[in-house]
Amino acid sequence: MPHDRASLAKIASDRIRGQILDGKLRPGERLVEDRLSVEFGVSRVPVREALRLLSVEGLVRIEPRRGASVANVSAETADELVEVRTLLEGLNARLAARRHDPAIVARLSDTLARGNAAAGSASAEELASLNREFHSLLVEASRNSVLSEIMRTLRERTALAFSLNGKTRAREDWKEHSAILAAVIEGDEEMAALLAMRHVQNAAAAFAKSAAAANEAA
Amino acid sequence: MPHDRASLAKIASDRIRGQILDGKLRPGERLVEDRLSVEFGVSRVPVREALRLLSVEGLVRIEPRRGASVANVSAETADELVEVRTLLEGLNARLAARRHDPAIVARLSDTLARGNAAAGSASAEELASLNREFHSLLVEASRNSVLSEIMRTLRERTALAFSLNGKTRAREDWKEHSAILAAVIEGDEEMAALLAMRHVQNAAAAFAKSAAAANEAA
DNA sequence: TTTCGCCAAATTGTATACAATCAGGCGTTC
DNA sequence: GAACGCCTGATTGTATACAATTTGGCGAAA
Repeated sequence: MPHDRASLAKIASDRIRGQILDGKLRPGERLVEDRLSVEFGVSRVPVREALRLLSVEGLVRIEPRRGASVANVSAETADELVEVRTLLEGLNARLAARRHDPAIVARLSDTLARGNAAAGSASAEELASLNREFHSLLVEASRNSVLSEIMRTLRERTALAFSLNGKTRAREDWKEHSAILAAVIEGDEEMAALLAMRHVQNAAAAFAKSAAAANEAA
Repeated sequence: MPHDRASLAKIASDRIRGQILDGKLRPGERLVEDRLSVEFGVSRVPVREALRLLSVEGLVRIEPRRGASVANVSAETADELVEVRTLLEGLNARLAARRHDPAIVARLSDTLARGNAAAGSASAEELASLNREFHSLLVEASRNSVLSEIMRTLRERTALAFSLNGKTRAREDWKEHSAILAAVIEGDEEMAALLAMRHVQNAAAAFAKSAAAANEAA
């Protein structure tokens, strides 16, 4: 029996979170403790703790005596998420520009290059991963751990809300990423904040448009 | 055995949260599961879940294999909290002014009146309670549940960070509350946002000043 | 046929029991 | 006398067992 250092609860929550964000678990799907505990080869207690954690993060909904299910983000909540995220992405970019830490900027540039290269050809999963990486680094760049933690959960929740998203908008995404990073490097706080806020708004608008089109078709 | 409707975990987390915010449990103090389970008359499982929840909220710190303790908010984290909270209180006040829902405004006015009345005489605990009430209602007034939830935890964490606060600044607080509410009632979004942001900044500055004075004295 | 109520299966909520790990004290050695 | 290491008590991490509640279906009555 190898000494796994991470607690089973953390392992379970990471796996469930991953499956939700990858779309393997769909919104509304029930998360039965017993089934999950068998799947992960652990008892129900760590699974329960994992579900409780994800519930606070907003990815899972728990109803008393009814159990857990993948959160179904309503359109209203999605709007609220975008509203708050817009503001916080702005603050984050502003702070990142203020710091413009060379080490993180270098990593951002690297991710940006790979993102640009992938924008045309790569799979949706690959693109999503690079997208996550860029935004994670950008969050790190602000050096505000309180902000980071909040934004991480907000980003996950918006990803879930927009998960039925089909088209990727990859080119525009990475063009905007590039502009944001340029402003961060220059230390142009106002520009960085503005571009970051627009980035969120543009992505939300694109989703709304494609969702409307999908509704039209159906 | 009466049918308590709320889960024991929720009861436990509410009680612990209350004790932390009331200052009965001091930062750094250990939260031993067994002791708490005896105190609440439940088993360790609900207590564990409660501690995990509070950990995500930021009031409790959990170290693997070491256990839980009341979070000790560092000065850096406090600064970060204020930075984020300032922005979000601004957004919240802006939204509240946009809605200016008569029902909530009425409740805010009521609380304001009681706060003003109490500002001179009431106990610190009473004032803290009224303060919480006012801010809770203000958060409700924005009608953005995502924002509400984030702000609730941020407010709790700042309260914990500033808990060793001695002097209350009650008069200024309620003068500022009054101005914010007036702007909300008028639907003056810009003014409401500006005043709410200043309110956070002023409170933080007052704390910093009194903390510095306390250090001086020691 | 429809509706109401009861029953059983499934699932969660809670308690208890056991295993793993950590902190601190005591003795031993240099 | 000091430093190191072992050992023991305390505490957390995990598993299992039991109680309570919900859901859906089946049958009986209108």
